[in-house]
Amino acid sequence: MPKNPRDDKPLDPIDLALVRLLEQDGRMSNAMLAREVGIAESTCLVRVRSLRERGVVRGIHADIDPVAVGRPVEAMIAVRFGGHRRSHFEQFTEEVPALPGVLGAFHVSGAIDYYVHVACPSADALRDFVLDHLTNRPGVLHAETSLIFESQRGRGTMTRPEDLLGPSA
Amino acid sequence: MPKNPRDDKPLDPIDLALVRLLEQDGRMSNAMLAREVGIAESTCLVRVRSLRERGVVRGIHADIDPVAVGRPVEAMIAVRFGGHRRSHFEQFTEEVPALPGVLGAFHVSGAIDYYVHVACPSADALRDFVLDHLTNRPGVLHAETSLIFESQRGRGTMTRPEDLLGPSA
DNA sequence: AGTGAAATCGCTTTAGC
DNA sequence: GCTAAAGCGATTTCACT
Repeated sequence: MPKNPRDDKPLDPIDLALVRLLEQDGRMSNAMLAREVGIAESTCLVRVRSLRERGVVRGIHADIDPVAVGRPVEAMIAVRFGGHRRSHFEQFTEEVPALPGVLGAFHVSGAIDYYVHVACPSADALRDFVLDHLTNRPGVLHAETSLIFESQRGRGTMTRPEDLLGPSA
Repeated sequence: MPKNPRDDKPLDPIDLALVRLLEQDGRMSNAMLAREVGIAESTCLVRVRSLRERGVVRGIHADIDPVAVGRPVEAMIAVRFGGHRRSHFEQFTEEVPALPGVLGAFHVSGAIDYYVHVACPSADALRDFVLDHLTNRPGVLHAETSLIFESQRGRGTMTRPEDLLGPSA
């Protein structure tokens, strides 16, 4: 996907500032971003485009209240696999994140193999989701569902404090 | 926060279409949104503003690649509480989501009380995070860390298939 | 690489219907 | 809620440092 071979050159403090701003408000205009970080708008345009092309910014998405769109029942489902046939797992990781209501999907180490974060229209729909899409799937040993009482996005930043001002120079 | 008493009136198919578009591309312009859903730009502006005011759209945020910003170690941490002193728990749910690197935090039912999704600069930093911010906290009994091999955002939509076209009429 | 200014483009917003 | 139009602000290009 990345076209530029130098995809891995590290982000400078201005890039990180842009990341932080877009994390907080993904609709901030190029002009305002430029003002905030203290560079020209033209430069800012190039930098933001580059951040997207390099995959630093993977996307900009609205955060939707599940309750408002008829999915008041949120759950975290811990899935255990058996056999670990690679093809089963690959199919799983391909299909599950694309199901409606799925907010996140995590392949993890340890006693649990996979977590699915989902929002459903009802408890019945949640049960059906687990049975139809998780339990009833080759390779799945067990799925344990935890209802989510409260779900919070991270409010902090992904940028590291130690990167914010010139570390070495 | 919501100013309008009729905050709860259900979303019509056009609102849901707007939600779906902004889920996919949070930077889509008002003009393009209007075109896509087939309403006037002025109307679209009012609707989108209303979706934000009603809290249907909670925010629009850049999705950042943790690796690119120096946080290559992702983990899901399962926390168990003891005593369940309300004040401890409230402090926890207030502070943890604001810590740097925290992507999500979930208060759940069942054997586990809380899940924290975090991205850290290193395994050492992850250990420190768990010890400093989770284990070493009043009320926390246990924290079990699962490394995340692969993390995926939901690629589907939060809108419900049954809402997309007139359900009753 | 980054800048600043200019020109184009398109968006937001306000009327009136 | 729509149309139309105006005004404004944005993005983008380009010559230059």
